[in-house]
Amino acid sequence: MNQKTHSCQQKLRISRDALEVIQGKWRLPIVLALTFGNKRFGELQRDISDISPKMLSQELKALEENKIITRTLYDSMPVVVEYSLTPLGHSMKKLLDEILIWGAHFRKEVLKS
Amino acid sequence: MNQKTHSCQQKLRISRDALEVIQGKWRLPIVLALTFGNKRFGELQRDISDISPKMLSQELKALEENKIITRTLYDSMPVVVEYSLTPLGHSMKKLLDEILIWGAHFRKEVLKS
DNA sequence: GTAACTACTTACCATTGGGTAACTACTATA
DNA sequence: TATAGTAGTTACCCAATGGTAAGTAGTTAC
Repeated sequence: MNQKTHSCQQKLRISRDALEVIQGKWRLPIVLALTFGNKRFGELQRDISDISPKMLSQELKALEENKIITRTLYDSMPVVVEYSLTPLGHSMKKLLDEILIWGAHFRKEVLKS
Repeated sequence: MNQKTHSCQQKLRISRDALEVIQGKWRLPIVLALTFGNKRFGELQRDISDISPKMLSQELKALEENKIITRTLYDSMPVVVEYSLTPLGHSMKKLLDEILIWGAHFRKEVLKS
């Protein structure tokens, strides 16, 4: 096995680790929304307009487990919950930027709109 | 709706366009493998070791439809098919790089291995 | 007391994504 | 004649993904 093949294999392994975490219809959109500042459940639901509370709750939990976001409960009246990015979450900004850059490019080239 | 909210909405739309194309367990790995040079069906199958011929065939078709890869048939004996990146495919390199950088970071921080 | 807002949870259902195994069709080689 | 290599296709199945609708629990405003 030569250098190139070895490097290819290694990169494929890393990409699959990353993909497991960012897979799914909603995870990156949620992280993206949180790059605009900390938000509450209802705010996220309004921003990501067609996500259901079930999916939002489920995906927030998964992101929390993967240490990408933090859930903070403020014991005020009424009870308020705030979601924010962890340092690991913030470290996704460049990745998100590149997805947006490529997405805009793709839209222009293929979707033609 | 203020500037910030507007920008957030727009970025969310773009991210979802991009995600539709790169979603799934195999698409990015296939593109990544092809950044190492043009490859044939069997080579891809060997590189991405646990992909089945069904999934490889299916995902190659989807990538071709989205103008990310090109399928070239060489009418030699035996018949040889080569897959390569289009310019749009090549434009994903930065995105892939960032995924690899983040993936390595994530591995270090969370998977601890 | 009732409606509305906070943040969810639960039950149920349909679709899709992906896996396995076998099969096709053609050619070259032993 | 049989085996192996080219590049897939097809049928069948299961589990995960995601959607819908309704319910929960507490507080506040009318």
